[in-house]
Amino acid sequence: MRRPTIIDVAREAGVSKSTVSLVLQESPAVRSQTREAVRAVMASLGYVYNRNAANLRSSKIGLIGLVINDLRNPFFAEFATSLQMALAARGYATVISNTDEDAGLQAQVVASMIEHGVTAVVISPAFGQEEATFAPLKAAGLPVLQVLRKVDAGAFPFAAPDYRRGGLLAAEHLVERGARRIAFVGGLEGRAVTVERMAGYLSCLAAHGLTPLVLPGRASRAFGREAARRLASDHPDVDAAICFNDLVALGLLSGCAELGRKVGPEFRVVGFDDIEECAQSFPALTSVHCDIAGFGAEVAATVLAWLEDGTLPLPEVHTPVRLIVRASSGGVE
Amino acid sequence: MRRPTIIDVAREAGVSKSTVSLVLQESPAVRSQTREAVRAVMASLGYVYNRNAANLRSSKIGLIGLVINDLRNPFFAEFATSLQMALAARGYATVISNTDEDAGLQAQVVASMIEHGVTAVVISPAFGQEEATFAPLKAAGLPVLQVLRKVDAGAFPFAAPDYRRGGLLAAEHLVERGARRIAFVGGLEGRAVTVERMAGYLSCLAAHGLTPLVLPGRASRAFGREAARRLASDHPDVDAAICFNDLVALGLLSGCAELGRKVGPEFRVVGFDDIEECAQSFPALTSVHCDIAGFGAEVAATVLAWLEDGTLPLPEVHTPVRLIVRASSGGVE
DNA sequence: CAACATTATTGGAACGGTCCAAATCTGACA
DNA sequence: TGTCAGATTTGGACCGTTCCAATAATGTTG
Repeated sequence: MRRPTIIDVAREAGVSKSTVSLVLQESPAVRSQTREAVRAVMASLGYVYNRNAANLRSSKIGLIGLVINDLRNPFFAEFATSLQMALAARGYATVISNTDEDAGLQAQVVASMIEHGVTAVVISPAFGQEEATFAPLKAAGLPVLQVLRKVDAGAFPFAAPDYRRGGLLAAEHLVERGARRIAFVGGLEGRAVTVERMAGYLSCLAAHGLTPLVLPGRASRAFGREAARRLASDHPDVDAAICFNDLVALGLLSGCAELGRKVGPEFRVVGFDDIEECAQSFPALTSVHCDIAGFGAEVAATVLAWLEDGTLPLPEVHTPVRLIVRASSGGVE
Repeated sequence: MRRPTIIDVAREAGVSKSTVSLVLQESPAVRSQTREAVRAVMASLGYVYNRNAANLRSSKIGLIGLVINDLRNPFFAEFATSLQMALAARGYATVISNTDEDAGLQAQVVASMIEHGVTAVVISPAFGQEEATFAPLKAAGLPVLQVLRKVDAGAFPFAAPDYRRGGLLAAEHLVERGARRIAFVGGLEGRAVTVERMAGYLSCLAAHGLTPLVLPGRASRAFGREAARRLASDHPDVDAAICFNDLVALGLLSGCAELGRKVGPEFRVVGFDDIEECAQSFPALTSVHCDIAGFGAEVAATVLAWLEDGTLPLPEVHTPVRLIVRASSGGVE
C-alpha cells in the first residue's frame, strides 16, 4: 500500500512525470486541459506531495523552527500560537520545542531542527551556553531571529516589545497616582529582560527622588504570593508594586486576597505583558500591554519577508507597548 | 558554501560513502578505528545529517505531528509541552499546530503534516468535518492517536483522562460535604467531553435524589465570571458548583470575589483539570487532577511503542484521575 | 600455508521529486 | 502548403541518503 508518486500519476494520466511536476508547481506552461486531467488523476489516486523528496533537489521545504524557553507560561504560549498560526496561514509548518530554560537541551533541539532541514529559526533563548546553540545555527547559514530576550547581542537580529518603556510607563502611572514607595517584584537578577524592565522603573524613581526597592525572584505565581507576604511583613510602607510579569502580579493579587489586604488605591499593583487573564482577575490587573499576538504575527511576517523576498530584518526592533489601566492600580480616574 | 555531504566526508576520510553511512547508523560492523577517523572528519567539516535525504529511502524521519484545538488554554499547553519534551528526549521533533477549534484549518494543517512526512500524528481534534481531517490520515496509513476529546469513535485509538469518574468524584465530594443544590457550569452542550464530564455529576445527583442544574457555556474565564453573576441573581439557592474546567472555575472565583460572595463552606466550587494555577489562586481551587503532564508523557510512550516496536495501543484508554481538595470546596476536613 | 569463516568495506541502484535543454506540437501567415 | 515562433511536453541527470549483494581484508585452524 505504497503512497502513489508523481510517476504513478504520470502513467495514469498519460503524460510524463515532468508535466506532473509542472502541474504541482502551478506552472503557467501547462495547458489548462492537461492540468485538469492531471489534477483529476491525483485526486482519484489520493496522491500526496512528498516535500522531503522535493527538498532534496531544491530547498523549499517550508518548515520553520520555533524554540521557546517556557511554553507553559501563557505569555510565551500566546506568542508561539500566534506565530505558528500566522505561518500556517502562509503554508508553513512549524516545529516547536520547549527548552524549560535548559541551555543544553536547547542546543540539542536546535541541532535536531537543523537536521530536519528547517528553513529558518525563531528563538526565545534560554540563558547560558550561547555558543552551543548559536554556532551551529551560524554554521548552517540559516536565517535566525532572536526574540523576546536577547542573550547574544549582535549575533542575530533581535525583536521584542519595548520593555524599558513599559517599565517607565508603569512607574510614571504609579507616581502620578500618588504612590511614593514603589517596589519592583520578581525577575531574576542580572538577566537582560529583568534589567530592561527595571530600567524604566529605576529612572522614573530617580527622577522623582524616590527610593527603589527590588525583590528579585522567579517569574511565577508562587513567587508573587510569597512576595505579598514578604511585603506585608517586611515592608509595610510599600504602597505600590510593579511586577516583572503578570504571573508574579496575579500571584501577588492572590496573596493579598489571602492576607485580606485590599488591592486598589490603598495598594496599587501593576503587571507586565497583559496576558488575557488580566481582564478577568479580581481586581482586574493593570498591566503593560505588549500585544504579544500582534508581535507574533509581526515576527512571522519578518521571517517570511526574509525567506521569500530576501528582506533583511533590522538588527534590533522594539515594538511599542502601552499601559492598560484597570482596577488593581486604582482604576481609570 | 554548500553543506558537506557524506560523500565529502568519505573523500576526506579516505573511505566509501557506504562506510560513512554505517558510521552514522552506529553499525557495529565498522572497525572502531575507522569509526573514529570518520567521526573526526565529520567534526572538522561541520557535517550535518540530512534527514530529508535519508527519509527518501527509508522512512525514519523522526517527526511527529501534534494538532491541538486550543493551545492558549493552559491545560492543552501543558499537554503539548510535556508530550513534545518527552518526544524530544527520545530524539523526535514535533510539528505543532493550533487549530483554534476550526475544523477547516485542522484539515489543512493535517494535510501539510502528511506532506512533510510526519511518522505519526497525535490529535486533540476540533468538532465538525471529521472526514476532511481523518480520511487523509487514514489514507496515509499513519499511526494516529486521538486524545483528550473523541470526535470520531472507532476510527483511531483514543486516550483521555477518565472524565466521567472525575465528574463523579467531584459530585460525591460536594454531596458528602453537605451541598444540596449543585450546578454544573460551562462546557458546550452535546459535545463528547461535556457529556462525559457531566455524566458522573448527573448520576451522582440522581442517586441522591438531587435536582441537577446545568449552565452550559464556553470553557473560558469570561464565562465563569458571567456565571457567577447569573448564579447569584437567578439561582441564589445554589450552594455548590462543578465547573467544566479550571478556567471556568477560576473565572467563577474571580466573579464571586467581585460580587463579594465568599467561596468555601458557604459556596463550594470545584474545577476540572487541576492546572498549575489551582494551587495558587485564592481561595485555592479544589479540582479534578488529571495529571496532564503524566498523561502527555504516557501518550509519548504509546506513540513511540507503536512506532518502534509495533505495539498497537488499546482502542480506548481512560487514565485515572483524583480529586485534589483545597479551600474552594471547604478545604480538608 | 591452504582453506575457510569472519569481519570490514564498497559500488551502485533505489527513493520521489526538480530542473534544464531538447523535442514536439500548434496555429498563423506568406 | 511550407515555415517559423511560441506554446507544451519530455527525457534524464541530480539531490543526499540507505540498503544489499559482492568484494576485500583479516583471523583461525588443521
